[in-house]
Amino acid sequence: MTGNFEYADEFFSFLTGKATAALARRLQRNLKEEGINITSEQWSLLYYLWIEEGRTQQELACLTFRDKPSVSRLINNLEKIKLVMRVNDKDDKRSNLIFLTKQGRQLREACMRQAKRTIGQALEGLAYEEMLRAKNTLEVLYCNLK
Amino acid sequence: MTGNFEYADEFFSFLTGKATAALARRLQRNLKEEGINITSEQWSLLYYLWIEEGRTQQELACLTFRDKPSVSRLINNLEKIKLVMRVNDKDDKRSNLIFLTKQGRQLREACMRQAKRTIGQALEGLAYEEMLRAKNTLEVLYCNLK
DNA sequence: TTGTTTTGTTTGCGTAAACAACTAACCTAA
DNA sequence: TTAGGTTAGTTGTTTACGCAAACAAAACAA
Repeated sequence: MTGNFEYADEFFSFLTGKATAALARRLQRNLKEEGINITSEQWSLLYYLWIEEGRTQQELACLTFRDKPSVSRLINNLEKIKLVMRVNDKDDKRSNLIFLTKQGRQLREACMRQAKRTIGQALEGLAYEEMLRAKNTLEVLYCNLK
Repeated sequence: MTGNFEYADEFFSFLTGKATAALARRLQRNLKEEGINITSEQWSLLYYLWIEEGRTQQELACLTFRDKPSVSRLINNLEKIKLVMRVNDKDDKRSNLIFLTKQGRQLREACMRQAKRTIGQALEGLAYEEMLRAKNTLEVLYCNLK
């Protein structure tokens, strides 16, 4: 009973998140090939800013499933490399609105291209439906635990 | 073309690894409830030592999909809390064989119990087959990228 | 044997994560 | 209008990751 752990294999597979990690690494590598040195985490934040700027850190935290400290520090680093900037909200002085710099905006095209390329590499030989199924399963798993 | 990014949703879902992260957090929390303060990463290393001791760091790295420095440091921390110990291999002085301490061995039961519990919580409402499918899809994704 | 490559591990550096504790600004209700 | 709670963000601490470089011990080859 205690020794035999029936789901071990599957559990481990999900727990290690090796697929996720590999995907993130590949994205980062692909970006680097284009001369863009940002992390996959930074990419995920920029992604939502490319859709719409002027979001609060809180909003970005929700969108990317990170906690506030993580977002705060990600933005520190993105500010350091001059891709985004904080603008204090006049209406609510507690919050910062995050805007892209010109450089940040210019990165969009190339980053999207590399994201698509990464997807292409990741999903080779996988039916779209199969991927959707997996995504939904993971969604359930997440909802069970959050 | 560049603006519309058809797979964005799924890409994001895989990229963030939110399911994985939630699973790891829950495992850690469940362990903590039992008074066991180890990280999910430490758990994953111990898991393979509970199956068989005396493995090299290299072996552990392969099994857990980590790089060698990561394993080296995980073991540093596990040594610090006295759950494992390094024993220099007499036959090949380059390698360390990793053994559990008595305390490390004693943790097994409780940790397994909590791992099972965590799985139960994660997979609620999911058919076994559904989970297997997802696992296999992730496997393909991983193989495409590694 | 010596010289070269491979292998197992460690160190350094930068990034990111969680959790807890904190400040500042806002909101509400007595 | 002030006390109490909420919300947005930051800071501190510990853990972990990847990559690159270093190192020593083995294995191999001339």
